[in-house]
Amino acid sequence: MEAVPRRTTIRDVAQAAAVGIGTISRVLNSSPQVSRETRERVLKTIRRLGFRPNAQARRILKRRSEMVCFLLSNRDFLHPFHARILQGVESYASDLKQHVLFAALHYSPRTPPDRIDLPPVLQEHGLIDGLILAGTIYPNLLRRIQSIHMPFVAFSNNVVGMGDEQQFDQVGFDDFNGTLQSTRYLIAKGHRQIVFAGDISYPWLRRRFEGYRRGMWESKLKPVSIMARNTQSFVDFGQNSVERILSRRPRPTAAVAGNDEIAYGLWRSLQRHEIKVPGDISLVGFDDREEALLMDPALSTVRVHKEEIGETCMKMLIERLHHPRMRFSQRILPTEFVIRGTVRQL
Amino acid sequence: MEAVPRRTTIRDVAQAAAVGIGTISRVLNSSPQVSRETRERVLKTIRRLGFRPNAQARRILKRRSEMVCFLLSNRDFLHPFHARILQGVESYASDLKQHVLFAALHYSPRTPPDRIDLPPVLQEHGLIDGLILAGTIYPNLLRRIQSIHMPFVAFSNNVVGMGDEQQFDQVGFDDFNGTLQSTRYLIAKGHRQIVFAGDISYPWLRRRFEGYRRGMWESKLKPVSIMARNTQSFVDFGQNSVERILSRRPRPTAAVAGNDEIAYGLWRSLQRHEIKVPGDISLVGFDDREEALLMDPALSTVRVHKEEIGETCMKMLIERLHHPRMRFSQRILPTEFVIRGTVRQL
DNA sequence: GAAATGCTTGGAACTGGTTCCACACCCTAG
DNA sequence: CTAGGGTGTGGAACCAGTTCCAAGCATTTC
Repeated sequence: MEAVPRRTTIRDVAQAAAVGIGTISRVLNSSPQVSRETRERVLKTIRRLGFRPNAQARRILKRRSEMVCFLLSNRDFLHPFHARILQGVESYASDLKQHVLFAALHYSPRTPPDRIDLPPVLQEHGLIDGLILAGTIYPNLLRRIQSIHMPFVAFSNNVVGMGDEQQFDQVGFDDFNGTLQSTRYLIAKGHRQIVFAGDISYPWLRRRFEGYRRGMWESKLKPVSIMARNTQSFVDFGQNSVERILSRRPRPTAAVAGNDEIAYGLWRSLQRHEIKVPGDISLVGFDDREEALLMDPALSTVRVHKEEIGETCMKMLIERLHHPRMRFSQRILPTEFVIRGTVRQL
Repeated sequence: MEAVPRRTTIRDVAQAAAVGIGTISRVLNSSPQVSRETRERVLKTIRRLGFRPNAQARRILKRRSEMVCFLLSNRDFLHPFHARILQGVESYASDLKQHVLFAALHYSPRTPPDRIDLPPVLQEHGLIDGLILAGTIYPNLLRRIQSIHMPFVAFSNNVVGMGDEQQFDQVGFDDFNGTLQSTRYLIAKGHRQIVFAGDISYPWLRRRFEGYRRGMWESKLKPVSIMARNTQSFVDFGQNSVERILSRRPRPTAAVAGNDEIAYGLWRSLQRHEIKVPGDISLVGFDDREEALLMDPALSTVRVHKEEIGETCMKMLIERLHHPRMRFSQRILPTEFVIRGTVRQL
């Protein structure tokens, strides 16, 4: 690359302002140890020379890069859900004058920890202070990150296969209470034949199913899980679940979808069958994604505060950096049921 | 913050391997000036001590941070469209061992350049080598960026109010030919009464309208632009355009939507009116967003290669960094019409 | 056998900040 | 008038790398 011209340094400023380099540094770091006159003279010189301190040099001495990495793993695409988490991270970070690096990673759940090919950000040293893990997270990745002693916080809802171990910081939202709440709502609206549609081999959908089951159990109703086979996507899953739902006797009056995409699939397929939502069947979703507002009428669903998840991850990571020996913590953020147009009073 | 323990440095390695520090540096930078035996001895020592060079220190000397910033401006939310561009940037960057910082910025189009409050990333010096601008970009922001002499590449489709000046590097896609192609397709399918739905006060929708107009003109057909008033969103716009479309005599047999969201709004509202797509009216969109596949049948639309835009931005930025004095360049990437289910042969 | 050449290697000097110690200066107390 | 304390300031030393020059040694050329 072509050489970059030499820039104004702290020594140039010191000479121009006829003070020592230490004084410049003190002014830059707003140390109280500088007299008002000197400070003003230095500030004027800084402005005159258009001096901006070199960020890298400070970082060596501070032993802090003031950067964190948002690592999205095993997602072919940065979905709006994760994009919003990223935005939460960024917004909190920029208030703290911290910077956010974005990186993506693909690995197989079966790759042993030391064989996982980390992205360039993690191969260098001193580049980032910590890591926020999002996307689908398998134990091997966590082990790998731990092995390089990089502080991290994980978005916990998509952690797969970790049992109940609590060997790392995590932030998530409440799958269980989300569906518990929406199921109770349906029951309060007079529904009795309520099914759950979702592939419960995903741990997070499993937790949502458990919330639904608890809600049904509280009112002594029988839980029913609908499981479509051979589906490509969640929308597909919803679509293919409709036949199974309609063939049940007595016919269900409401469905709790594992997420909004499944709900969307259900809605689209019900439309084809000329079954009205919520006239003939009521529907609730989960996540409050874009799809919820695209439906007609708009979907009643469980809202997850995605930006807040991001902010909380960032906050927790900063705390971890301040207190490396602190006990691991876990935050479960509450969800909120939003009433829109897809549930009918029976 | 708690002090970070001192790490292994290049001098520790030099001592352990009984060589000079220069040799370690040469090994790290795979200089050919090192004998095979020495290189192997050093590499072994590096592995034994678990040494990883400090990235910051190198950056001071290299006068390059190997980082670029993806700056999203004036978007309340990182939409999938921009998210995909970001992913393209990241994927190309990580191949080149470059890192990508994510930052967001909000400013009013009327804020004078020197009053725009830049995000922390841009306030520091030497933190990033260059910038990729995405989101809605007004001239004042460009001037501001130019004033701090930060190399940048802009995603040009959402640049507003710059006339035809070409005072910066830009990458975009072909709005004009996209609609030209889709309009021709509709005409080839036998359609004659074709309307365009979109708010042409947005420059990019204006360009799409011009493409449509050219297509109509080629076949000596009369272009008609449908413009809904007082709408909150593009979906809304589409929805509110339906009445206007249906009241035209003769009744249009096809509509070219300014983008997929408008197309979605049209579709949803047509459904309410019990008008079949494509049976009664054909529909084409633009962008190939998520909405296109959520429609039933799936929308025939103009695909934009979002990852490719990101990759091209990154590629162009790297070139700019290598050749600061190079003439500004502009790349317009082609679009692709994808046939799905919303156009009927007349 | 001497001179020239090429390949390795060591380490001082450097990058652009921060930190810390020594010292000058002023004011107050004894 | 001197001792003591606080404040403000200069700059050497430092951080962890890279660069470059000088020098050592082996080999080749005349």
